[in-house]
Amino acid sequence: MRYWLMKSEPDEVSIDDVAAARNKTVAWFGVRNYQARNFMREMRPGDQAFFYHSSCANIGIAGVVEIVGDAYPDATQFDAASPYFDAKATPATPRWDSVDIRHLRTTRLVPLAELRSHPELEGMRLLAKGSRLSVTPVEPAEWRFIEQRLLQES
DNA sequence: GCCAACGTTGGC
DNA sequence: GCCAACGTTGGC
Repeated sequence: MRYWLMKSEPDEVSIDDVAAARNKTVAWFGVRNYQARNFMREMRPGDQAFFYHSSCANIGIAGVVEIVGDAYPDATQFDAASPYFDAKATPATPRWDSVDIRHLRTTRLVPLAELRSHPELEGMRLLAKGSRLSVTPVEPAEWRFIEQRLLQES
């Protein structure tokens, strides 16, 4: 099983929105970057991800979610009324994928600046200069450090 | 709102 | 296939 970090703008989908889905799952969609899409295609059911709030007042890790299924074509790419519409994508030749997630827990918010302050995390893909990917892999050692050292105090 | 960094497009 | 121009992301 692998670990990931998924960004979301809480104005659109927050960790509370994922939690409110209760036993149900939430579709993660709208990714329009090939590198991020390829990471989504590597995801498998049972993988876990930090749910990260971006482009908002309180930026950082806000919770933990589980991947519940393999990637599948993102329906919004075919919807001309959607901001995520892609004229070059067709159902026969889809370009973009969604993945379903489920809420595991809401944590205290671990700010981006706090992540940056720990030398143990300096290799994190999220923290790389200029990194903008909405989905990035998290190394097991990084995952454990965050889980055990930063999230225990929630 | 600014701007650095990155990805994509398209002319050649 | 190069690369300049443009658009987007996302932290500050």
